[in-house]
Amino acid sequence: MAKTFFEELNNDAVTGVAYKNINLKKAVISYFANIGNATIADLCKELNLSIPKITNLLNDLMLDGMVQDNGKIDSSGGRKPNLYGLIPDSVVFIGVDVRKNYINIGLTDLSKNIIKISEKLPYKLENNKESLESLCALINKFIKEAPVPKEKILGIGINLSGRINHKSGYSYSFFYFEEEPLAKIIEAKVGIAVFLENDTRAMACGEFSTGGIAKGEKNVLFLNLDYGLGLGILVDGQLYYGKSGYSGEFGHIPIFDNEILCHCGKKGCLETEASGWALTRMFKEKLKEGSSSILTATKKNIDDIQMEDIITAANNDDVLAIELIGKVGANIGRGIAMLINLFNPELVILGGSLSTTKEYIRLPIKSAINKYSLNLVSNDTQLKMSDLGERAGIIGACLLVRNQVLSLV
Amino acid sequence: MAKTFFEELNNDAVTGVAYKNINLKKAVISYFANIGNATIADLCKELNLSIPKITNLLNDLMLDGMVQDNGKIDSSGGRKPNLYGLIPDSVVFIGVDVRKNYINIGLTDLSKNIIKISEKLPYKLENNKESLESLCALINKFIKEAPVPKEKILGIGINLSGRINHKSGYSYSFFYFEEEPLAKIIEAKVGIAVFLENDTRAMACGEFSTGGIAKGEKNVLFLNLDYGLGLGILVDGQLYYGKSGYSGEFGHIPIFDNEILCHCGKKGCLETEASGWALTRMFKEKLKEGSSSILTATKKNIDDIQMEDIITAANNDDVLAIELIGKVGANIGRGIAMLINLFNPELVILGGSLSTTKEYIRLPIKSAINKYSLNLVSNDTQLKMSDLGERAGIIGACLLVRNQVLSLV
DNA sequence: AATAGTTATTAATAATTTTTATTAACATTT
DNA sequence: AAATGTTAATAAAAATTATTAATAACTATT
Repeated sequence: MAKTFFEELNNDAVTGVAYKNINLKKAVISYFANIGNATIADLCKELNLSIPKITNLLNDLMLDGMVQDNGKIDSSGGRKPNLYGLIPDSVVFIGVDVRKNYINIGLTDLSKNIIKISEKLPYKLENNKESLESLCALINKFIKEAPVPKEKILGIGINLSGRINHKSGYSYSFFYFEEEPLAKIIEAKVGIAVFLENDTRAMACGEFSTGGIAKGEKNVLFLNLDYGLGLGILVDGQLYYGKSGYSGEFGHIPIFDNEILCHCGKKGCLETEASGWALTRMFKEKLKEGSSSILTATKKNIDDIQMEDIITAANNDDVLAIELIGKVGANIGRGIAMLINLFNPELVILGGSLSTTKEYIRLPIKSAINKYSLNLVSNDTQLKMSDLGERAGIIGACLLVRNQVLSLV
Repeated sequence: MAKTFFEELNNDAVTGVAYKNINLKKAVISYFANIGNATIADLCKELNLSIPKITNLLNDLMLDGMVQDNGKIDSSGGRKPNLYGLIPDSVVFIGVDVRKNYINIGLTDLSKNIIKISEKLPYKLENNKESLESLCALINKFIKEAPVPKEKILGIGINLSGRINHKSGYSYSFFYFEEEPLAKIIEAKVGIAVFLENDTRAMACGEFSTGGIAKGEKNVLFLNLDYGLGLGILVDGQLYYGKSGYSGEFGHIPIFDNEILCHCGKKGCLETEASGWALTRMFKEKLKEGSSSILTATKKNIDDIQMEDIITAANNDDVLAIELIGKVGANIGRGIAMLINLFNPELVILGGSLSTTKEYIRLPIKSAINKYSLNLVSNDTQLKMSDLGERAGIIGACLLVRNQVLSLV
């Protein structure tokens, strides 16, 4: 049986000129995916190929149903060129963002457009087989209800917190019950290729690729400000993994001289005073000390208060919430100042739940950066709030699958 | 006049197939330079080219005088293949390591072999024109005395501390007197292409490329433990620069809650308690408090004591020196633990003057790493002492010039 | 409106590269 | 020692790609 286009793309038995042509096709698709539509001349310049060669490749890709001719565009004089580009809905991808208390599932096309999205589906992430089963059930339900045929869905990207080996598909923090990698196990249950990724990294990827940042040598840090403190590192526009994919353990750098015990078992971690956990702890302490908040009315039991409640309170002008977010923000900012000194990035993006408090968290972070980092270095760095908010995870997951399946760079 | 091979290599007016051939030649040279000698079959596999094509490229490169046939090698049966490789001394490079109180100059061939080296030439690095003039004079003297004709010297790499833009050739911390970039100014005075680089980065590059680490996706941190604290970051085997080349400002991350004023103008920098400066300061304080050391005999005036003296003392079993190096080492180790959490590197190399105290500094660093970093992450990380010692700078400088001139990756 | 000037595409030709076949050089086995 | 098997290098043929020329489609100018 003849192989499909996508099987062919990742068929490493091919050699010689056929192999090179596959790579050229990938390069063309990458160009379209990352930079956008292009004329034959654009592609010639970019890929250093002749016009007939590019024409052939495009004709092939059009036969494959991946590329279309988008008609003529203006030129600065002379015959108008044809603009070619991907057919956005020729294939689609599913992104699953697994959170502590719910999941988000989305379906995007080739061009990162969201076709269908189901947010905040009730779900409890627990490290047992039932939780895994119900995750698969939710995904299967989503697939069944998706407005596209299953064959068009080329892959599913799943974001999990904790330690993930995105290459092997193993998850070590959750669902590590079997010999087989988790990705394969889920794949068997849903019938579509599955790729796992660490949640913060997926968010970083989504944020980066839609952030209107030109492709190229871009060094960006993404901070996932949630209960914990995640860091996604982009070097030259590529996600940085480190040796085994554990890079970015920002929350557990030893920076404080306190006696607060962190989840990781150590003391003095940044997360103990600069995270959603810290915020919740401080808030409860203050209430117990007698401080007042609009939450005292709604929450009878202080220990029931969640980070989300505090965020909501802050966004409703609760003074205590705002004050403590400022305090936590200052600590986070001190951590970010370190990162800036180390990475000299051009952009730092603040994302995650805490970033929904906007200026309440941004300003203390900004001033801590100014205070603690070298001016010469931090002058280069822009500080931006997340564009995508809650959706960064889904979009990142879809994007990473897309890149995997099409083996884009 | 016909262009020389090296002019041709960086001639971007060339297009089409000639352009591609230049790139293929670069790829072949890169292979030889980074991986070593190879047979035609090896190159075919690596570069995905046919045997005749590789044969042509090699013939060309042999005509250019860059490559030689090293004769036959054993095969696993059948006709023996010819082994091709670079002619090491076909061209050479000069590396200049500018230190505070002296300079090192070296001449290496294509294969990182040192042909001539002049270490610890008396020189005072001061930020004035006289100091620049005498630097150029020393370089010119070295060139004149070099055992190779000047035409064979393809470039000079100069390491300076402080902020360097290696692309533009500007130095902002030293010798920033003119509009023109410093590299061009020196180039005019010595008549050979000059490339500037930050000292720590050059050392990192030298250490990495000779460290017997396979080329590829290698993530390595190099620490320059000197008066200050430098950090060289290698991501996938490539030096990481950050947006404007200021990455790795490790010494000035805000980690301590002390009142010691750092050179950078801030307080609480890592360098204030974890560096050669800190060591010297602590040592003097201890002496003034009445502690004894073998240095008390040789140095009448406590304020005359230099870091080098303390290192020597430690290597001669001076108790106070060893004790303080341990203290400084623990602080450095805490900093490195952070780096490991962030970068998940596979290797951390300790270099610079302080690393010459070997186990005296390595052990406290190692135990601080164990104490402060996440085990899961730091398990991946090897801690190694510098291979090259004082010569890392020279070798790195030569290597970086080589890569520039031959535009290798 | 005709003409010159641009730019894109197609067709034809030339150059280049890969494939395939052949020869060469060796090792191991019978 | 001859035969067989393996790998390398070379040569010739086939396929592919780039270059050039020609044509088409358009703009701006006269």
